[in-house]
Amino acid sequence: MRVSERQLERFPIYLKYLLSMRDSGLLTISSPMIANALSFSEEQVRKDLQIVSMNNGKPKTGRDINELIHDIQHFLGYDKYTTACIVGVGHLGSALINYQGFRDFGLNIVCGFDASNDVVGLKINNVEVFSIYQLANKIEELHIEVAILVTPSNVAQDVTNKLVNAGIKGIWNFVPTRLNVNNDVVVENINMASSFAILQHKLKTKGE
Amino acid sequence: MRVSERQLERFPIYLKYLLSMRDSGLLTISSPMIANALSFSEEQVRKDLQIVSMNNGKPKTGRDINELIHDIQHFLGYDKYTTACIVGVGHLGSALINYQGFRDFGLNIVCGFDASNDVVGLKINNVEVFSIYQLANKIEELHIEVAILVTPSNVAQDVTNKLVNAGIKGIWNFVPTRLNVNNDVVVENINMASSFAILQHKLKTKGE
DNA sequence: GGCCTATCAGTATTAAATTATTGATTAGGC
DNA sequence: GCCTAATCAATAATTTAATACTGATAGGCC
Repeated sequence: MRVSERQLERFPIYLKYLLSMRDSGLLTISSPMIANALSFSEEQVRKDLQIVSMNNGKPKTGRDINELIHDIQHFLGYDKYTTACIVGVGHLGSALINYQGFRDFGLNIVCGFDASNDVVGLKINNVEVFSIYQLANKIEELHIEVAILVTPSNVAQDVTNKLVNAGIKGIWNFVPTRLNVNNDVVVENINMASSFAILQHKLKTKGE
Repeated sequence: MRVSERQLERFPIYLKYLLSMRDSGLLTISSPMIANALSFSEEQVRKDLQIVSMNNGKPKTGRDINELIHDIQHFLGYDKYTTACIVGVGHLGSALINYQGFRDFGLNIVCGFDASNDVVGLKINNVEVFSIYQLANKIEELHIEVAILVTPSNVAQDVTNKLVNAGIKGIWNFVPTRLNVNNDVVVENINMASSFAILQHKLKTKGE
């Protein structure tokens, strides 16, 4: 079944909520309850859950919460590790290396890369930082699938080219630059400026 | 004219590109050129630009690049500073304090807040960190409009309540938790899990 | 100066996402 | 055991976003 990006964005939100509900002892959960808690419509919730779940919900009770959690985790690939590296170990790169939440979704950061001798050779949160010159070797050696790109803007495209040549499969791009890659490499952007633009606009038009 | 969130997300992308083109000496720019560079359709670009720009583009030349940059910056509110604080000065919070890119879009981080004595009193990149107990006072005193929320998940809602009581207008939420606020406070989420879900799905379905 | 072509604005069409509707089903109360 | 109300799946309708089309216009070229 086809799934849109907007739906994909919602699944981690459902999952987060379901885990908290399970922790508080709930065994089954209905679409209206989820919808109410997350401010979605119940139809939307129901449709979304139908995508990931093989078995139907039951009228009057809803779905088994453990099954549903398992289904979403499986659908999102959280039950299988993805090997990743951090490229650019500055303030933000270091922060991401230290961030524990990535483990929840199966993202395993195995090393970092940087151009500066100030950080090459360091171990941050048990993650070793290599020189950018070792990028190709290490990507192959450690079977790294995904690069988390956190370099300065002006080198982002150059580094991207190196990553692509080294056979990287996906790039999670935190740099506010559009990357050009050939189309068998996947790029997903975290664009803080875009997100902030929405916040600003909501503030500006509040109460209209 | 009404503008959708998807369009809002695109404006910073246009802006980034236009600035780089201006730097390379371009004086006018056409919708097809922008569309081609950013992999959008030219109709979409044209419609988006019509939202922010009062004056029309000219056939055969397009738009004055400086005017267009100014129009987008004005539309996004980049020409007027927004006063903000960082709430939670951990790895990510510190990284955001050090991030210089926020200035480009008028975001002025004037202080940080944290519960830990290890960081309270520090100055990071010239930004002073106050105790969470001073939150209400400082928000009023410094006329802080926006809080950038980067606390641990388990305290996010408590801190949010404090922020709302202190009269904050908007919350930019980097914590993977849905915040409950009354509806005159604006919340915009940066959800890394949602973004990663899209990356994972693209990787999984690549070549289908 | 008149033609040709790229680009424009505005409108129409198509596609996608959300919301509403319908009839079926099941748990719990009586 | 039957009735009621909540929830379900599936489909239809609506809304929203993206794309295609149309006639107009300005700049370059002969």
